[in-house]
Amino acid sequence: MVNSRTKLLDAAKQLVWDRGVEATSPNMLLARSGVGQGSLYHHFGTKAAWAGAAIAALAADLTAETDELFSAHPTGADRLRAYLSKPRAALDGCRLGRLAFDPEVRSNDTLRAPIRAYLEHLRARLREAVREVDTVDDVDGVVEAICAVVQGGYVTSRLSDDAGALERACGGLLALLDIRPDQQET
Amino acid sequence: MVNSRTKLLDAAKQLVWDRGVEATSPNMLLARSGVGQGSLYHHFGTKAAWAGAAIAALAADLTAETDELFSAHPTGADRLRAYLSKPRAALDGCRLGRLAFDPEVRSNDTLRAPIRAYLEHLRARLREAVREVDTVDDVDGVVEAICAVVQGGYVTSRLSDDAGALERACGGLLALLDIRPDQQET
DNA sequence: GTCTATAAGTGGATAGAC
DNA sequence: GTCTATCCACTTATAGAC
Repeated sequence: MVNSRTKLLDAAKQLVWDRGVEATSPNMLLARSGVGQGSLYHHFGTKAAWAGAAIAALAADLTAETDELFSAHPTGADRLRAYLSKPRAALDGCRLGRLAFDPEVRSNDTLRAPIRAYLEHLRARLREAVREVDTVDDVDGVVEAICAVVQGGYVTSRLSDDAGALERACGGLLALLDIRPDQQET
Repeated sequence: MVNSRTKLLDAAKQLVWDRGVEATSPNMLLARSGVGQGSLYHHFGTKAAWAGAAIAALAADLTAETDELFSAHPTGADRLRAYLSKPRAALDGCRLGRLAFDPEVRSNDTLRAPIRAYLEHLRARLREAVREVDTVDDVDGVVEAICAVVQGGYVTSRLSDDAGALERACGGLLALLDIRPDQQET
């Protein structure tokens, strides 16, 4: 059996992904984790404590997944293709990006820090890869466009209830980068 | 003097842009509008009523602004350049896009409808413009990428507290489209 | 560590006077 | 149309027993 702290953290990660911080209440966390109220306030003294732990854990997961994906491919073009073709749960939103407009995240630097750090890490990895693609002049612009297309794809998919929107956006960007979606570079 | 209904609607638009629906309370609306509680519940019977009116008004504003911008330019390339170079309050977020992950918007089709309609309208205008650009094969993909870069630029700007992120992302996409940021097409 | 009980404050709304 | 008073559920804890 898993301990209460682990159950709480797992439930908090799911809820923060699903609803954000502002819209998640301690009661929801108790219900989803199956843990008693006493245990919650024993392990995490405040809402910010468990929300912060959940965000930090989500950021660690995403960072690991990103590094794994980049390591699995040798060249910059391969890495960009892999990053932009990777299957994503478009309607669920990005675990971290969905928090951009959460008032409770916005007003608490401790909650925001892991998100900023992940985004910086992603930009750095993308920058290395984009630099290898000769056809690109505006490296920083293209890096930023890649981040934005993914984040924005989640947004437009959700708004139009169409998981395909994110895929099409990524495909469109790949085409503009002149990296074929499903084919190895020479 | 403006009437109470107008004051309420203006305040609701600001609050919905600023905080979303879930995180905005009737009390905040009273405080910002300067109107009494009785008037609020006279003009709008429920929270969904004023939130819906605010969203519909924001959507109407955005649609008008978009049409105005497109009308001001003759060719597809001009229109895309104008759309992607337009000054935006990156840190404030898109008035409608910021609602994509608001639980209260998500669970209420009446609130979502004007947002979906605006996005569809925007896609249609972009599609006309992109079709005029010969170098683009994947029209739908590029249309989707343009929507996503703008929406995602708002997200990454907010997350990194850097208004420049949105601008750089739009600039990067313009470069990939091979439309110069500040120069007329022949 | 976990439980139940309690509580101050807010959210969203209704009632009824003016 | 606008006001004040009131209401019940929920949020975010704290208290203290086990």
